[in-house]
Formats: sequence, C-alpha cells, structure tokens
Amino acid sequence: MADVDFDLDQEVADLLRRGDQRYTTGRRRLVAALQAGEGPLTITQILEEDASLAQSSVYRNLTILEEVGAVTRIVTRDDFARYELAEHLTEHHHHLICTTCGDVADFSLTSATETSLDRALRRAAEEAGFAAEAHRLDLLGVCADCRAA
Amino acid sequence: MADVDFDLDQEVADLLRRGDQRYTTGRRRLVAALQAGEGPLTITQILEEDASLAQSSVYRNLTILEEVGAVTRIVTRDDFARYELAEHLTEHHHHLICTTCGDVADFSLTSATETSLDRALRRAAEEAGFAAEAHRLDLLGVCADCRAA
DNA sequence: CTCAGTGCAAAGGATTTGCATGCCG
DNA sequence: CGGCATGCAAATCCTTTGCACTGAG
Repeated sequence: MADVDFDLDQEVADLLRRGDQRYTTGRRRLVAALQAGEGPLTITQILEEDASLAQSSVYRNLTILEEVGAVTRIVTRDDFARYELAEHLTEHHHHLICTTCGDVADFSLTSATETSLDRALRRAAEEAGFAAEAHRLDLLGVCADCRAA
Repeated sequence: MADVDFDLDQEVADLLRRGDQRYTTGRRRLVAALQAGEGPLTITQILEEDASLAQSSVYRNLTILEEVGAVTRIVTRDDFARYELAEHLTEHHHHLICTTCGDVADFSLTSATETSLDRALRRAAEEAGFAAEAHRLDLLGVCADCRAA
C-alpha cells in the first residue's frame, strides 16, 4: 500500500509539474481524500473527509487537477458533481449509480467484454465521423444499502 | 412519419393520463420540440426550437413528463441538463458526447453487442448486490463539426 | 365554475470569482 | 523577495418557486 501511495503521489506530482502547477499541501490532501473514497466523491464528501480544506480551494484545485489529467469530474443525476482520480492513476472501471440515494460505486467488466465493447464503439464512432476519446458505462439501479432499507 | 407522430402523441397522452396530468398545448409543443431535435436538448435549445414556450413552464413540464416516464433527463459535463424522449417512445440508443462543444448525438450498437453487454452487466450487478434498472453508455470525443473547425 | 397550468419575476443553491493575505520556490 | 495558492465572502447562473392570471374540462 505504501508503494501504491508513493507512485500515485509521484504521478500526480509529475502531471502537475508538466502543467506548471505546484503540488501544494492542499492538493496533496485533496488527492488523499479522493484516494480514501470508495468511489467518486462530491465536494461535500471531500470536505467531510478532510475538514481542513476550504470549499473554494477544493473547487479550484479539482479544476486544476482535472486540467492536468489527474482527476475526472463526473455528473450523475443529482445536483452534485463528483470527482475521482483519473483512470490512468487507478484502473479502468465503471459506475454503479444508485437511483435512490445517488451514491456511486465502482465496478469492472472482464477484459474480454471490454475488448469487444471497445471494438463495437470504435466502429460506431467511425460511422458518425466522431473522434472517440473514451467511453463511459454506467449501471443505474438500487444499491445494496438502499435495498435493505 | 404521420403515423409515428400520432403514436407518439397517443403514448404520451396515455402516460400523462395515467399520472393524472393533462396533455396541454404547452406540453404538446414541448414533445414536438424534443422530437424535432437530433438528440437530447438543453432548455435553451428547446426555447430556441419553439420561442412560444416560457422557460419556467418548460422546466416544470419536463419534470412532469419525466415523472410520468415520457422524458429522460441527462446530464453530461457542462452545466446544462438535457432532455430527450424516453427510450420506450423511441429506441434504445447511446450518446456521442462532444468534449469540445458539449453537444450530444445519438448512436446505436448492434443487437448482438447489446445482448452480450447486457449479460455482462447483469453479472456485475449481481456481484455487487445491486438491483440493475438500466445502463447508460456514452462515447466521449470530438464531433464531426468540431473536428472540421 | 373550478382547479390545474402558465408566465413573470424573485428566490434558491451549487459553483465561481475578487481580493487581501500567506507561503512556496 | 515575487508570484502563485488560499480562504473568506460576494457574485454568478442554471434551476426552482410564489403568485396572480388563464384556460381546459
């Protein structure tokens, strides 16, 4: 785990440096908070995770981290944007979005499925004259917690 | 085309009636505007499509149409929610989201791909104790217009 | 007639920004 | 030291809501 943390920090530091940005204490804390989360986090959840962070700085730093490619911003249905570490810093995955509580969890497909999906998407993009960059696959439903409640 | 329109109107009328809602002129215009769009539309686009509509009524009616299951609200990355006719009124499809201009277009996969994808998702949902309701697959990239520009 | 639907304008709420201060390089 | 990062509070902007009016049944 220590190794993983170190690599992540290094990677983020590199990304920031390449973007002429500093890796400040606040940004380190932000990355740590995102890493601690089980899935994408809302600003509120981040502030709860680390109360030493200021809301406006969190917004600003998330924007910068997104610009340098360290963080991804996702929007679901509710009014809260969520942020997670970029895929190349973690692993390709998808989201289980709970339509009841709004929470988001991660899941993965087998690489075989991913491969054939990629192939199909590449074909579709070509037909539309679209330069594909990435795909996003979400599963909507009710999470285990909400089903129990 | 006339047939299609007729069916759509009938269907929406039924959905509204079941929800104890009226199918008023404004709502008809709203449905027509959504039908005219090439893909999901923002409120601004809807108002441009039919200038006789009032913004607040559009918001209110879209909410109602969503509640009765005639319309789906989607959120991408920019700050504008987009609306489209519900899948059972159109056809199962996915979205090409332009990361440059934010516009959204529709596309479809072959039914073979859809089937295997569904199977994979069902499996994943089961593992997570998640009651799957639907899936959402978006392709992110640069649209033909933006590539040309 | 009655009550839901409409339109205007004002309010709400997540996000952004201005500005003075603090800290990294 | 110089400039970027920070934090507070005020401003923004999409969206929602209050209220009086209109129209459907």
